[in-house]
Amino acid sequence: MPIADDASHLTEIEGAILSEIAHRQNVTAFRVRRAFETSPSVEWSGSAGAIYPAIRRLRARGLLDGEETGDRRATIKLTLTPDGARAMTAWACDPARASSVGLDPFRLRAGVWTTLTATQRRSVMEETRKAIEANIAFLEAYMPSLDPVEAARIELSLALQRLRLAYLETVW
Amino acid sequence: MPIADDASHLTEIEGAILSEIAHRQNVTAFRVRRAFETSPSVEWSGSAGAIYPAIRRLRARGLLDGEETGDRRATIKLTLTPDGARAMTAWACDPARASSVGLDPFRLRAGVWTTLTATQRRSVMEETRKAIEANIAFLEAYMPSLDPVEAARIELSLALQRLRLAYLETVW
DNA sequence: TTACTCATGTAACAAGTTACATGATTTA
DNA sequence: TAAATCATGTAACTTGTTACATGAGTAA
Repeated sequence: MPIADDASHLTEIEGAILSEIAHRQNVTAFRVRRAFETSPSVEWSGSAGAIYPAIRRLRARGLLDGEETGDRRATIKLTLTPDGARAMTAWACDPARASSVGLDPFRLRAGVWTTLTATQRRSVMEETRKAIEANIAFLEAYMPSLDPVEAARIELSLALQRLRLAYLETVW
Repeated sequence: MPIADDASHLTEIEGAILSEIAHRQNVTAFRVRRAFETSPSVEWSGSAGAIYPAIRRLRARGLLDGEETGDRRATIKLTLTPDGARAMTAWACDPARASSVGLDPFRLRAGVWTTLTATQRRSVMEETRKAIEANIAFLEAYMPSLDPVEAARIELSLALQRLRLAYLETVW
């Protein structure tokens, strides 16, 4: 997947990490983890085994600057370098990637549902509808407290979930 | 990610492979690759390095049965075992996974766009709009020739792309 | 002082990517 | 007969996952 001749190419998680560090200032790797773990719109686990190696790569490439605060837990505050800011903008402004439909677990399964018996199909669609409605309630409760970055993502998550509900009703 | 105490747990690509084999009959691994490579709604590369190991795993778990046709290219026709059919249905009928919003490259970037200058934002949104419209035209041209499984997925892809266009217009 | 949170990280593993290797069959 | 397609697969690499280890600061 890395495009060999584009030195500034970022993976999705690298782009997301840079954008998280860019719009808060002086964050630690731990804060980035927390943000991913708790965000209802960014579905990475926020696992240390992904975040710390990714940040090490970004620092090695000169896209992130780490400032050691002198405390005894070796806290490192991260900021974007000018190169990092450029790389993040290039990542965010790539229309080919922004327009790709991605991997959608609902879409993948909706295809399979057409091959089930009517009983099975009705059952899974009904249970999925309930799960989506619960998720919508969760997202709506999350909304008020948010910065613009997360708010835009949640708005789109909500729109996606409502689209799925509409699909379930038309196919019913 | 694998749930240790659920022996029938399938990854997304394993579920997709089983569903591809289930709704065509007697397909080869190569055919599955081709289907993934050419499908506009299933965004895996269809790389041999993913498909062949996954099929080996599924055969080892008794979910796929491979019948050697006696030809000299060692062609293997794959079919689902009863266990494989059950595992596929369980995978397709998991409401928790079906209702998750997944990883959406547009949604991730739309958050970042709120932090750009107005000029940058207008530019990326305009270019993304064009790319989405081109993709919609491609998906629509693809539609007529399809089986129900792929048709449902493409319908949802189209709905997603139209949703994104609507979002771009409201945020403009 | 006990428990929770903040903070950094590694180890073992899973599963994807590109690129390559090999050979049979079909079609122009 | 040359090129394209069908067919199986491996190798090296990247990057994600869970689970674990370690220790500092804070609040009950």
